[in-house]
Parts: sequence; C-alpha cells; structure tokens
Amino acid sequence: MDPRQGLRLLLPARPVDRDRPARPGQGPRRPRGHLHRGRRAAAVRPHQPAAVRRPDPGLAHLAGDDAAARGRRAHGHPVGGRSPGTGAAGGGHDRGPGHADQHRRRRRHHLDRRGRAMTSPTSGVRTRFCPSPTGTVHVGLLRTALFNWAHARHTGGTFVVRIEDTDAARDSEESYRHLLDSLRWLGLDWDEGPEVGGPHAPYRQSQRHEVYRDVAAKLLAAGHAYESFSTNEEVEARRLAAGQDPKLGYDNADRFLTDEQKAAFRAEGREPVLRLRMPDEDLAWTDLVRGEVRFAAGSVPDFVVVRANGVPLYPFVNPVDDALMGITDVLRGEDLLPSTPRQLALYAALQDIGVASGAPRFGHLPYVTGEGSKKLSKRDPQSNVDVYRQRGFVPEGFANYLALLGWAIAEDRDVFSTAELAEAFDVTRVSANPARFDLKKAEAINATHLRALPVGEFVTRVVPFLAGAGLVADPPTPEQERLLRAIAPLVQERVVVLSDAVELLRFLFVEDVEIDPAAAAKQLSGPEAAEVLDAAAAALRDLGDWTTEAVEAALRTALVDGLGRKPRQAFGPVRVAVSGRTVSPPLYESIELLGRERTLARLAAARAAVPG
RNA sequence: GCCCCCAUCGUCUAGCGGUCCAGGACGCCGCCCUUUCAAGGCGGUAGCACGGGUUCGAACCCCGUUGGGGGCACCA
Repeated sequence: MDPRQGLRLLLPARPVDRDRPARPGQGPRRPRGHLHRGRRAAAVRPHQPAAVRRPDPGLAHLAGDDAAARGRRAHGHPVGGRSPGTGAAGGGHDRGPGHADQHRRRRRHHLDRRGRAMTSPTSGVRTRFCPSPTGTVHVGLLRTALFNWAHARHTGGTFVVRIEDTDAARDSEESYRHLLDSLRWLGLDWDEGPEVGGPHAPYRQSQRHEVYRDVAAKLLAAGHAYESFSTNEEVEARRLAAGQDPKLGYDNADRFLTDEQKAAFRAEGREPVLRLRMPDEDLAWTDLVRGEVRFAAGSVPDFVVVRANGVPLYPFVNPVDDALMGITDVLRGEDLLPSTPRQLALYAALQDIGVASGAPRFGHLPYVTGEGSKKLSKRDPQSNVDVYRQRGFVPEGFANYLALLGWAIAEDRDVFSTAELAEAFDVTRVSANPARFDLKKAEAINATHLRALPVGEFVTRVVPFLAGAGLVADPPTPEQERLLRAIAPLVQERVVVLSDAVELLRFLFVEDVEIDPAAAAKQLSGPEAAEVLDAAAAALRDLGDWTTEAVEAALRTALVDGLGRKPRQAFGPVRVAVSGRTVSPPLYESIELLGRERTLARLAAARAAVPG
C-alpha cells in the first residue's frame, strides 16, 4: 500500500523547491473578494478530507466525515477524476446558499476514523513546511511555518517539515541548523521531519535523489510526459512566425513527435527535456483562503519536468514529495499561486500512475510587506527574524504578532498564546490581503507578553541579555539573582523587548555610573541641582532604616519640605546622579537596591560634576 | 504584453444583505494617575477606492473602472 516505497529508484536530481513564504508587497485592486470569501467558507472547510481522494492507498487523508460536503466540494477540486489532465474543469457550479450557512459555523470536523497507515493522530490532515536552507530566515517564511503548524495542530493533523536542500551552491548546513533552531524558538514542533524522522524519511531532498527518476519514467511511459527537443530560440521563432507574442512561452510543438523525428533530433546530438502534457480543460481549485481560482485551458504551456541532463525541476519534485508524503493541505506563499495549475495537472498524472491519491487542498497566504508598498525582501533587514530575536522579542509575542498578519482570533482581541492560536486557527478565515509588517504593533504585542511573564521567568529570559552586556554572570551570582528578582517587576512593565532592560538596569550592576551628558545637562546644570544633591546626601547619609519607604520619606522631607522643591525638580537630579539617566526604574526602590554606599558615592560624584 | 491575486481608519483587521451614521488593536492627540519613563484608566482623531447594476434594503452579491501586487525559466 505504499506506492512510495516502490519509487525509490534512481534519478539524479537536485532540484527542489521551497515554498517561499509570502513576501512583501502589494496593494489593493479590484472588487470582489468578498464573495470569494463567502464562497470559500462554504465550500472549503479545513478539516475536510482533501477533496476527492480516490483510491488512496497509503495516503491517509481523505476519509473525511462529511461525504456530502466532500462530494460537493469535489467539483471545485482539482484532480477529481482520473483523467490525467483535468483540474476541475467546469467546477464551480456547486454550492448553494444553503450550504454556506450550513458550513459557516466553525466547527472542527476531525476526520478521525482513518487511522491506518498514517501517523497522524486524530485527523488525516497533513501539512508541511518545506524551506530551502539558504541565508536568513524571513518573517514571511516563519509565518508560513506558523500557519501550517497551527492548521495541523488545530485539526489534530500532522505537521511535516521537509528541507529542500538541493541547491548546493546556496544551501548550507549552517542555515539548515539555523532554520530548525528558529522554528523551535518560535515554539513550533514537527511530527515528521529532520531530526525527528518519520515514515516518509528522508526529509531532506538532498537525500531523496533516487526517488524522482522512477516517477519521471512512469510519467513518460504513461504518456503524461513527453520528450521535447525544441530550443527556446526555435519556440520563439515559431511564435513570431505565427504572429504571436513570444512571451506566451512554449508552444507544445513536440507533443506528437514520431519516433523518426525524435531519432533525427538525437542524431543531431540533441538531448530532450521531459515536459508534462497539460490538460485541455480549465484548471481550477477552491483555494482555502481565496475561494475559487481558475486558469483557462491552454493558458499554461506544457512545462519542463526533467532537464535534458536528467535533473528534475522544482515544479516536479515538490509535488512529488508532497504526494509521497501524503500532504493533504498546502499552505504557501501567494507567489506560488500561478504555478498551482501546473501542480494540479501533475497531480492528476501522478494519480493516474498510482503515485498520488488526489491533489491536496491549497491555501495561498498573502504577502507580508514592508514599509510603503515595497515587498519585504530577504535583503531587507526588517525581514530577518534574527534581528527580532536578538532585540529580545519573546517567542510568544513574536508568534502572536506573526499570526496577526492575515488572521484574527476574534473581533475584539489580538493578544493570545501560541496554544490559543492552535486552538482557534482556521485557515479559511485567513485574509487574502497582503499585510504590512508593523514594527510598532509587533512591539506592543511583545510588550504585553513580556509583562505577562511570571517574574522568575522574566528574569530567566533577561539574564542572557544582561550577561551579554557584561552586567551579570550567567548564571547570575546569588546576590545578582537577589537584585534581579527585586527589580524585575519594576522593569518588566517598562520594556518592550528584553534588550531594553540592559540600559534600564545597568546602574544597578556597576560600581560607578557613567552619567549621560544629555541627562546631566538637563538635571545637573545649576546651583539648584547642587543644593538638591547636597540635601539628598545629607538626608540619606545617616538614614537608619535603608528601605524604600524610609528613603522616600527622607528625601521628601529634605527636598520637598526642606527645600520647597516640587517633586519633579527635587527628584530629577537625584535620579540622574543615581542612575545616570533621566529614565530609570522607580527611584526609591532603585536607591534601596543600590545600597547606601554606592548611592552616597554617586550623589557625591554628581555633585562634583555640577558646574559652578 | 499575457495570466492571476488583492481593495474597510495611517497600519493590521472585524464585518458574510437590514442589528454599521461600520467594531477592535497598534499608532497618533488630549486628560487622569504620577518622583522620571512606563504601565493603567478615560476620551478623541481617522475608513467602507470609484461607477454601474441586483435588491424593499449593499461595506457585504454581480459587472466594470481605477489603483496595488505577483507570475510568466532546462531557478527554486
């Protein structure tokens, strides 16, 4: 029952894919989206088994619980029949209003009952995240991973990670590790994939080279693929000769070459590429996030599946692996949407030769854009997940914000945990609009999560940042630990990212503070300041009870009552003297924790620095 | 050029024919609290791109326009 086992044959290979995450950019355009949404909601319910899956041996998807819905949806689905080509031609006419209502409420139909061969626990849903380990991890990529993970978790399905490392020139072991590390940091775990294994191993395409050749051979033998000898120049010349735009691409001219013709080409020394024969019907599918999407018959030319040198290409390898791994739901970046008709055609062919049991459902996620309407390119520093991590975004907060890029948990709420995301996530409710990455909002969400952390946890997370700045040991000494526990609650609500704590706490972990020039100019410039510092020092020098309360009382008495200063004028100089900055944790507490010795020393140092 | 996607406050969104003179959040602006900064509380600013339909009724359905974006490789 596992057709895939049979496929492991030879095949050079190296291609592969990577579903690009949604990237940046774009804007608005024509009306109509709304209906799609309604339609989509009615037609596509996430957890349903993939539409139509026919014979399916090993792939456990399908089986759903709602046969009726399935049949209904089948129309809109690709690869319904066995006719090799065909997407769901003609689909579209289904779903009446009634169905809509009926399917509208979100419930989760876990299609359990399947069980067999699958590893997936409670439902047949199998999602995958298949990045290429090149360079940095893009926020859009991580968002794609998050949604795939959430969809799998929400439906009780299986989340698969597959590494598409077939580009030796760009891939690196370092990025591979970094990628996995980033996923784990975000809090995503996978059921099958690298370092975890699984029934469909290996999960790194660089180790799956042999798998593709057999599939290509079968496709050729079954007539779904054919040898094509045309060069690009020849194709262009033919199009021009026919008065057509050369940009239309390949003209399917080699579809019916005779053996003699092929032999003649070979005699010339030409080696053919393998092209997939596209069906003559429209290719359409009901996108999980966009509703029906349709490409007219003939608008997509036969595409190359295997190069002349035997190397299979991404558009071929990616779907093949998805089929072999039983992927039922493909959530990927919007940029891959135009290639979906080709995948649908390929799936139909794969199904015909027994490699696939039906096409998966597709959900094309909107782009994540940067400032302006420009796309958030991998080159844009803002797209690099590492910078957020390094600044001290906490995974809970970052995941929360990422989820907000195209999805909403409720009308009046936007702060939630990753677990709550999994609990409530519904792909069909993902917006089709591109979403701009708003740093301010990301920070606000992060700050909220930071404040919600238990104090001890906050300390644990902030230590690496303080240690990195050389302020505390890692782990902290008992005394440092004591200070941190005491001051943490006060800084926790004053930071947006963990690294903010460094400057806020520096004064507490150094012997002498370096006074910020600007702060000094503002608070330590005149005779009033000198007067305040002297009075403060006098009041604290012999203070009996060195507690926050006692410190406050002493300073108020001396400065406010004694000197008649307004609180603002009274405490400003003291704050700068003690912390070196105009912004600091609450003064009295800070002084208590700093201790009498250092406090008095700083007051004296600041006094000496006051000009005049 | 061809194909496809998208279109509600500055930003992310809710909205699935009437309950919307459109709700939330971030941002921004006030006020309160206050030893700074935050946090918190209160209040405010700001939006259905346009034009036709359909309908008793449209932000929601249809068509078009305009405006964004993406894809058109023997790259992934």
